[in-house]
Amino acid sequence: MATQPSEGDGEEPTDVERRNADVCTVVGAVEAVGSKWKLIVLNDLRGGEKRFNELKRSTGASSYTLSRVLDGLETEGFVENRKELASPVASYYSLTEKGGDLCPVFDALDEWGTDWLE
Amino acid sequence: MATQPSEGDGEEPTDVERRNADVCTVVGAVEAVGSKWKLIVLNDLRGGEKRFNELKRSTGASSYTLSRVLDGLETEGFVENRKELASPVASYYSLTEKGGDLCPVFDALDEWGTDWLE
DNA sequence: CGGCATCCTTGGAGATACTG
DNA sequence: CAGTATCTCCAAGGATGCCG
Repeated sequence: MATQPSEGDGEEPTDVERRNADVCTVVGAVEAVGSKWKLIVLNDLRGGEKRFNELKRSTGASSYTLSRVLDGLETEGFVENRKELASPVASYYSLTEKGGDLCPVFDALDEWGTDWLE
Repeated sequence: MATQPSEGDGEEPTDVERRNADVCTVVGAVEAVGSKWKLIVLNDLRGGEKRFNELKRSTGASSYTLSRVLDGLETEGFVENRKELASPVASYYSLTEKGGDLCPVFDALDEWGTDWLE
């Protein structure tokens, strides 16, 4: 999408528009999941379904934070929730397809981390 | 709270250590570069050397923010800075090897974004 | 041009306590 | 067990101004 000066407008599209046209996907992705906790939780769910307190323990997030992060991830379609209303309620979280498709990102991060973090 | 009556040695490593041992690389990577601006700036530098105000325009960060982000990235070894002390000072930023090795991450993000963000 | 210093607002996130 | 409700604290980050 070249920003062709199509109409007589003659107006350079300016920063914002250029940015949007320019770098949408990565920046979009970063803004969608570019928060520490979201990434950590998503990565943690690659192992498969987990329940709330499991996630809490393995990620180290507080109930409060975890709850909100999961909430966000769910409404954004990254994870889905399955509840078992048995005796003591049990709710399980897992990646949706959209969330699972982030795996390559985590693989890349993992590989990078292996090279540079130890 | 759980100062476990440890038998012998404090072998229970406590949450923090468990976490570190568990998920080091990805979480480490996320904690190293897992901030919105760092990711955006790094991604922006994939195109090659850029100067301060260029980055400012293309990323949309304020001088203040950009300055601090670049500062961090530089001391952490992700980018390097080259200054030309000519007339009006010009300083160029580019990825180091460490930073460049993050490209696969951005490629993955880009691909993901292409699939899910449009 | 590059980039600190300063002020100020916001929200991210921990600790704690409470409910279904 | 799985959350929600507060309260609080601090860092992130925008706006603005100044200066080499």
